[in-house]
Amino acid sequence: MNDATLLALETDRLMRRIEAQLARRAPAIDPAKVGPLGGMALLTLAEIEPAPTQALTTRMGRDKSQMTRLIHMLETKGMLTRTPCERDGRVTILALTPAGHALLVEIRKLMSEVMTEILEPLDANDRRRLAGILGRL
Amino acid sequence: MNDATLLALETDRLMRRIEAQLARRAPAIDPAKVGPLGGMALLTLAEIEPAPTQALTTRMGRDKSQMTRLIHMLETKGMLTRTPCERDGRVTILALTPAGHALLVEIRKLMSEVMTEILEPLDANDRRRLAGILGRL
DNA sequence: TATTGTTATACTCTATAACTATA
DNA sequence: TATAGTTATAGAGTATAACAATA
Repeated sequence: MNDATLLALETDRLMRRIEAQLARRAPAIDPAKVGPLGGMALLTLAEIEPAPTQALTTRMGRDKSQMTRLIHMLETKGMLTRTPCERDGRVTILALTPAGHALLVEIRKLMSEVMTEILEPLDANDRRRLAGILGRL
Repeated sequence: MNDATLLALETDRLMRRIEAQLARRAPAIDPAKVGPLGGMALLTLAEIEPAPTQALTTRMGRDKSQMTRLIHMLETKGMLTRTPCERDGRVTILALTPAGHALLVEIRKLMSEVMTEILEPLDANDRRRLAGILGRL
């Protein structure tokens, strides 16, 4: 087993654990059923809003056709707004609604709980290092 | 944005990059079309074989019904064998075939290339630290 | 009663290509 | 020609529950 392969497997396992925990506990805070990917999209949009669809797509590393449907779902559920860009007719600008922000508060709380649980084996130094390393990637 | 949430988002982004790179380059080495999850299963099984289905399922953090189908697919394609356990009639023991091992050589090579590319921004120290931290999780 | 593994089913996520409208 | 976004569609991955066989 080479190191690079092991690293990929371990990253996958970590992500699976995060996803499984979130899936198990999300229903309690997600009556609108935006789903895990919807939650990720709201979190990511919060970092950059207001922003064109394309910026959110790139930042999430997902496919643009997938994002179209995801964004329409979030719009239908009142979590974000789509506004045509004045300067470029091809572009749609996304922004969170108050309902989107309210849901984000709950999502962040849940994320924080889940991550605290998963990162429990690490001391403060390791957590800082992990954050630093992921930030550089 | 709290730290725990950021960490989860960054882990997701990292995993997405790994998956996208693998998906893009896998067809060249995967004529049998075991797919990314199939590849992960072979890599994981290689760590513990021979092993009962249940052990592989736990280690991959996936659902057991999902694993049944995945394992049958890999068996059909000649990558692993399913043998009834002599001591416990409920258990099936999984082992890689020569074809499975041969494919693994290619998968590891590809994984190594992809991870080398993705981990490029990190120096040797960071890589060692990241491996250590993930190992502890 | 509990566990291993299977089947069925519904749902979510992903990838591809063809399309429009603007630039 | 190129880019932003949409639509259609097929395929891959996930979650749940009900089930048979064995312990």
